[in-house]
Amino acid sequence: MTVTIYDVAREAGVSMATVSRVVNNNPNVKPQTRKKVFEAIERLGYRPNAVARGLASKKTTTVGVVIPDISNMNFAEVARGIEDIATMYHYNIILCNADKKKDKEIRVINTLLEKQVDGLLFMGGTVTDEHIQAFRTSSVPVVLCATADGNNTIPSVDIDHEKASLDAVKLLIDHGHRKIGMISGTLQDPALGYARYHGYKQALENAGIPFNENYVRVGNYRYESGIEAMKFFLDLEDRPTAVFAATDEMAIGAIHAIQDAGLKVPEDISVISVDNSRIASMVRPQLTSVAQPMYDIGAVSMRLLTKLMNKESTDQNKYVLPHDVIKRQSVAQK
Amino acid sequence: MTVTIYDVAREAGVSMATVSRVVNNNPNVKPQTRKKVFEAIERLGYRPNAVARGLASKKTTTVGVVIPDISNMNFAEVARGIEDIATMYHYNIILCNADKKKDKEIRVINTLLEKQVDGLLFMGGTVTDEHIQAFRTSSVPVVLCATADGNNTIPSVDIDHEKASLDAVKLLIDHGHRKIGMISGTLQDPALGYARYHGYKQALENAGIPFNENYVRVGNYRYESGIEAMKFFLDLEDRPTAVFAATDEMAIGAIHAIQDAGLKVPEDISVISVDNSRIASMVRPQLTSVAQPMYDIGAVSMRLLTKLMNKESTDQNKYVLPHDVIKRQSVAQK
DNA sequence: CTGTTAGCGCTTTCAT
DNA sequence: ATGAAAGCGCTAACAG
Repeated sequence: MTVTIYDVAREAGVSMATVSRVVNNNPNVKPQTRKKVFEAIERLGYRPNAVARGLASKKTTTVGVVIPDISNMNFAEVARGIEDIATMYHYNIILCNADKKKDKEIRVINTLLEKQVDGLLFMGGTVTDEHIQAFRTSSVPVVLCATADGNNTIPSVDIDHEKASLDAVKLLIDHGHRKIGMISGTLQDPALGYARYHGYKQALENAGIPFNENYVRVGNYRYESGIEAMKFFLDLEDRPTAVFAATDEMAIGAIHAIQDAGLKVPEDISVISVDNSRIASMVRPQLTSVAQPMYDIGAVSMRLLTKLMNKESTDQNKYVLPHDVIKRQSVAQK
Repeated sequence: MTVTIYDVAREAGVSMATVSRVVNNNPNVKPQTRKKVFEAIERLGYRPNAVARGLASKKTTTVGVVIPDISNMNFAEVARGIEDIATMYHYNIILCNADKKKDKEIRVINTLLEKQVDGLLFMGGTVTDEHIQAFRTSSVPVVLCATADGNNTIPSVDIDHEKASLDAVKLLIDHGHRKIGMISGTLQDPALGYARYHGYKQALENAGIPFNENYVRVGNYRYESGIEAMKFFLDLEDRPTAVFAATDEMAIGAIHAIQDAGLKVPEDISVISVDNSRIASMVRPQLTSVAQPMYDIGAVSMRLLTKLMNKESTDQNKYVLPHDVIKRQSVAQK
């Protein structure tokens, strides 16, 4: 039924070792022989069996990528960076979606390891002890991308989430705002939730602005929750003159809530966020937002992984990539 | 270095066959023996080698999914449908991104086949003869999802793209519009481009409305191209009173172009599109759009694939799932 | 219920 | 430049 290397060998009148050499581009084959073999391969429609190859060579030339949420544009962008570099170094990548569930993440990590990937890229989610445990049992290198573990025991590539939101809030402060609301993500989420919240507090503190509990609302990263949170702020007696949202979507929700209340952005209330996703330019006014280098995070982490897989030395264990605030139209002077 | 089934066998004082049985949940093992084996596994930190297993059993319990563009929300949704069903039937799925490039699609299909996946799901893109050729050489079943080949030789699950856009345009006509512009995708794209364009023409024809070349602009599915196209319409002497866009993003671009020109949606110009992506509710006015059951397309195609992999008979070769027009606020009576 | 024994399709020494 | 042969780690008859 299936054509094996042995069939090709017979067809070409050579040994299977020679066929293997041809398939693997080993130079020690007479051009004529090579030609014969290629013809036989063509005639028989031979397709190498990567599973057998992986078993024999103990290498699969594939790296596993666990992506926490396939429908999140940011992660998709990271994945693109990973892929481009992987292709460059002749690795296949297999993407496994973990659907934002921790147990699925663990399961997927193990599946990937069982599949004998040559390396593992863990994207996004929170890194718990259970994760660390799973990584420890791995005999192949692991790189965290767009996330990091608390103790930095595992190589990682990420941005400084706290600094990113600090910079966002600082821009508001620099525009004269002192009553600044925050629409946060869940504080249980270390990167997007807690770090951004903490950056917000830090920025206030740096400017000597007292923290006001009423100025913080927790959302779920989505548009609707941005609307809800903003409505709350709007109803406040002493409402904020500027709002910082942890994601673009929530920021857009906030903008619409403001507009629905008959107020204007940024004239009445300024809005800023972190993400700089494509939708940031798809609102009126266009959204000022902190850009994170998602593609680069993917690219750098894949490059790091190739070094690790090659047992090359790496200059660092933890890479922090710079972010950038993209000024558009949603922030104005107080 | 690595722990094998043989090590476990020795540790537990049984044969490797028994260990294999335990690992594979074969009932023919005395509970006591099973326990011994599990303990040995635990002690040694044994992890089954899926590659060796795949070679021996000629099954990998994984299906390959080629996704044309990982940053496209629609496909992400299809993937979710695929995954949920795959999990249900105990298949792992590995996602390979083809980056909207045909040659990469072909390459990825071959890689997946070399990796001995038990089945293949091809999502999205155009199906050319070259694809068909690659599928023919496959010894495992293939299902097309969210696309179909011209001759329906390959099992597929899709919606009726032409009918979807026909229904959208019909809604406009039913609201009294007769001057209807279309912002199309590239006409080279059979599903999203040509089919939607054709549906538009068909709807006009059904209503006895003459086709006007000036009322069709080709965009690239993106927001900016929606703006461009709409600006063109706005400059027309006899401009359309309604616009049908092939994607939500272009529709939103159109809405903003209309608003920037000092006109109102839907009072002055109605807008409708196909996609019903999350951003459809993230504009003012909210966008009326035709919903496609992306999740279901994924789920149904995966289910179909499981049947095919099991050599079960299937009632159909081509499944066409129903779409639904979601009425929001961007369409008004002429 | 358990063990023995062939392979699965390929890579990789080691000879020649 | 080529071939022979020994595995890679596991499953799947087949025996018992």
